Amino acid sequence: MGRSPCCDENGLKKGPWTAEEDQKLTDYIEKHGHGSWRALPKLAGLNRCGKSCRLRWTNYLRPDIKRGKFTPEEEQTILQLHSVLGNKWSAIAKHLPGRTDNEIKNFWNTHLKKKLIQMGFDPMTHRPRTDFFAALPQLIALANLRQLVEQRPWDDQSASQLQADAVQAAKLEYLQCLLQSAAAIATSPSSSSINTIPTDLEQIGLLSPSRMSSLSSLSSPRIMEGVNGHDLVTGQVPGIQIPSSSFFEHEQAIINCTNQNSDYSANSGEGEKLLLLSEDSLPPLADFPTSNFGDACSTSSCEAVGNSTQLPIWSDSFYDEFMSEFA
DNA sequence: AAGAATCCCAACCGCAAGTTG
DNA sequence: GCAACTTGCGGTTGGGATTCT
Repeated sequence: MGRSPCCDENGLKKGPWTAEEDQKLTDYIEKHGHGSWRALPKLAGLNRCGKSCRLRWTNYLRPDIKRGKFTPEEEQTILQLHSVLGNKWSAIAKHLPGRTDNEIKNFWNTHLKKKLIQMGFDPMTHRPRTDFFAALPQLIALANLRQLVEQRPWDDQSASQLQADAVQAAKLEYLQCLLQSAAAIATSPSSSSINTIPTDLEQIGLLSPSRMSSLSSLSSPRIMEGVNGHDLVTGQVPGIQIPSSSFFEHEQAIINCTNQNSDYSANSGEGEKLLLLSEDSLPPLADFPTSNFGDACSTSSCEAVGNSTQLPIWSDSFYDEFMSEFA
């Protein structure tokens, strides 16, 4: 390992545990309890430091440890709790019987974090990332989400409408970014860069005369306040139908759907609800609709959804149109 | 088939909080 | 009140396993 080992100076063993060591530790703790971890290794006949013994016991040998993959319910719980507690792995682990903080931390770092990032969410805030291109997948998936929720047959007309919605939503997201920048600039008395904003807006076609009327209807007092440097909030834009949603709500919808169509239900007990916090008690994770996982889909839950629901594939021409709007 | 790249997780480290004398 | 010790926590790492080229 990269760091100097804490036990080497005492000639204590470190690294992977052998079956024999595991047996010694388990036997001792089952007979005497762990007592003082510092004293335990000598008493148990182990050439390890107490810290190493404690870690081995709590993360691996404890009889109530649950092994195997995380269930969708557990995944859900972790996401929800993490949005509230942050990286408080031990606190999160208390709500997941049989799971250790180390296991949850690893699962977060190797799966959930990547998943959120790929979906355009900030894994720390659980909110959509504000940089425009990072948010593209979720904007595109907005339409898919609507389709999923409404369970409508997919036809060309609705596809076109949703594509148009997604383009419009993307523009608005970009506009909000610009306005946020403007708000930040406006609060800085030394800056004159705000003059560049109208140019940007014109470039994306949102300040042309024909669009100004729609912009004014879209621009709620909240946004305009933001321009004036007060209380600019990232959120929904009135005037366009963007369903209020969150990562959690979307995940829940997917899991509910999945449970009806797959063998996931076998993993959850009858009426079992691992979530210990009510949804109402939690702050919103995001105010912006989320993706359908799409390419970011890396878990079996996503695969199940993909198998059960035929979602539209965005045509190349859609992307061309979309990108040309900002060229 | 073999080497490279990537994933995954057990285990380590240092720090901070809690406990004890 | 304080220093020494213990425990718990979160971040990080090494290396085996798996996947890709």
